[in-house]
Amino acid sequence: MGGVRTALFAWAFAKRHGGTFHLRLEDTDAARSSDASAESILQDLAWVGLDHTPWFGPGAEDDGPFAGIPRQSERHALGVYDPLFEKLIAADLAYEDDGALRLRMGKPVTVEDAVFGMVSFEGEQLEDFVIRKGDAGGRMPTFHFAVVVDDAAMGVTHVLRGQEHLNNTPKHAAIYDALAQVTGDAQAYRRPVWAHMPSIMNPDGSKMSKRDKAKAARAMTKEPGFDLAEAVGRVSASLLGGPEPVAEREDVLTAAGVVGPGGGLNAASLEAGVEGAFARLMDKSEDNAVFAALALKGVGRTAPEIETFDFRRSGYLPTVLCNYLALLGWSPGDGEERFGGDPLGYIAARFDLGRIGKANAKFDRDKLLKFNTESVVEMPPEAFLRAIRDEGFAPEGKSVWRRWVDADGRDAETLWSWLASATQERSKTLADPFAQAVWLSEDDAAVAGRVDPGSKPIKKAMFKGQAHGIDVLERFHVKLQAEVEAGGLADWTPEPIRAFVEGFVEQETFGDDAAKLKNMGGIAQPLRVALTGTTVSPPIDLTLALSGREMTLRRIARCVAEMRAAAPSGAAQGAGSS
RNA sequence: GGCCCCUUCGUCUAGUCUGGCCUAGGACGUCAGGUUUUCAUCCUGAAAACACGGGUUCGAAUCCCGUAGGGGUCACCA
Repeated sequence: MGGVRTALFAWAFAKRHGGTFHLRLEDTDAARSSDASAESILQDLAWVGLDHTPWFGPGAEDDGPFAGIPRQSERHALGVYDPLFEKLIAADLAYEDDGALRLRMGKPVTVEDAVFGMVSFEGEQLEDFVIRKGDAGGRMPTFHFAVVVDDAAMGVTHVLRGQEHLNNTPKHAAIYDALAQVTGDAQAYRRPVWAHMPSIMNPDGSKMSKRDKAKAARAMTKEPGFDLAEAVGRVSASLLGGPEPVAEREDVLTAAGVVGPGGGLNAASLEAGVEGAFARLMDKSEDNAVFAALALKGVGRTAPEIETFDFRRSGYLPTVLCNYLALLGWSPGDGEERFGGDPLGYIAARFDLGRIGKANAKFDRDKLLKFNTESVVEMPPEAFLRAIRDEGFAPEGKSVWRRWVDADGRDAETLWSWLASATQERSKTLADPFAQAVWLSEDDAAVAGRVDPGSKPIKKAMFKGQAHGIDVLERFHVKLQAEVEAGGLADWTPEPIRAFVEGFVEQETFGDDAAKLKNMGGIAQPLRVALTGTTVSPPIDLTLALSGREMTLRRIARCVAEMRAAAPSGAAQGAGSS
């Protein structure tokens, strides 16, 4: 999140001032660098909508995913840095030490920061530091050196970065000054404007990081009722039996250390692998966020959203994320918090270094979720429909939902539009519709199995009040069956369904005094229980329409039968009064 | 521990540079009502902060000093 925010601010600053926003691969540590992680960062930036200006100098590729993005390892291979090292040595500004090259420090340095103002560092605190690694590091420049050289080469005038770099700044300033002296080009090596962003923290004040996923998984293993063997079984089963083909997930599984390279996914080796991964999870020095997320998901928990992709998969809108993130450590100063339909444009029109705050900010998920809810509800219905239909937020994968859509030979577009209109106004995220309509993807037994006749909401819906829900439901079943057999409701769509239900409420009477149902709830709640196994679902006409005629009749009949059999003793007395 | 930085409602913040328009405003959350066939939404209202202690000043959230608390950093990582 911190990285996205920094990128957003840098992008916005460049836009505001007619500058350009560049990307660069800082891969001077070969062991920690991979194209895969670089590509995922690129994907994140593309998703939030931050475009960059390509730079085609030395070390940048002409095409491919990294076109116009210089790569420091490549620039090193091209010999970009070596002459500068030589000049520094010749001027005795740097010296070799154990194969590494160190820059001479010792003088106090004062740097100017656009956020923090003038910051001074004592000379004694500034040790000679490595600017070129030894043989083990491939005689690569260190990050500090490459950053300065490349920023100068790319004409970078403003550097926006995380606060953790504030203490690096005197080093970078010293490199600028030394290079200016040694090349005689004070213009090229003029110190840029630095602006350090405050950090983004967890609610508990710790720094928000990928580690939090492993932390959450570890916390789970320490809960009182946690059973390792059971968890291993469930996680393994979910990995093996998930809706996606195994092959598609093998990269992830291998990365998680669940299976070794080339080791297939048979149940036995998988369980051993999962158990081993759990054991490694307990070692805090390992940071296996991927396995942690898989483990949590496998036992039915949700891993905390930490990285950009987590928020994307959870159904957050990129515009909302940008809007919220911009408020962490910055404010537009005009009292606005919601930046309208084009937050990026809004920020780009107003962003200003002077309005960046100095204090760390805690990441408030509630506020983000509220913002997201507002924006999801306000989406044009077609956009919402497209998003849930095409982007695969369905938690079980899309295959289950495809099966539902294809059932009964109904028109898929109509069903998706019903699902969209049934769920949009009560969705907080783009993943929510699937959670709200999960009963559509389940079989009858699963829905029936969820009903606990002894639970409070079920008792209230089925066995309480003037007319007991179970009786109302049974009558409804009879009437609906008759209607269907008489050729009614051939058009199984929300409008006629609604008319039928309203007619039922209007005409039917219950009990000895032939009382009418007080309101829709008298039939709507029992229907919800029958169809969804819960007392919560979209409006009743849409709930029935989505279910389809057959499913509706089938589940009502099953529910009536099972509830009669399982009626709680305390409530059963009144049930026979009709 | 050394050095660097920070400190306004539970949280994000406006206000601080350019002392008085601040009996400190907004948002999220919380609580209490209301609308709604369920849920969610929505509406109304309430509680809630200038870390502490000294100064300067007619006057300080705003300027100065100190204290406390928090964060960062001290790698041939970035």
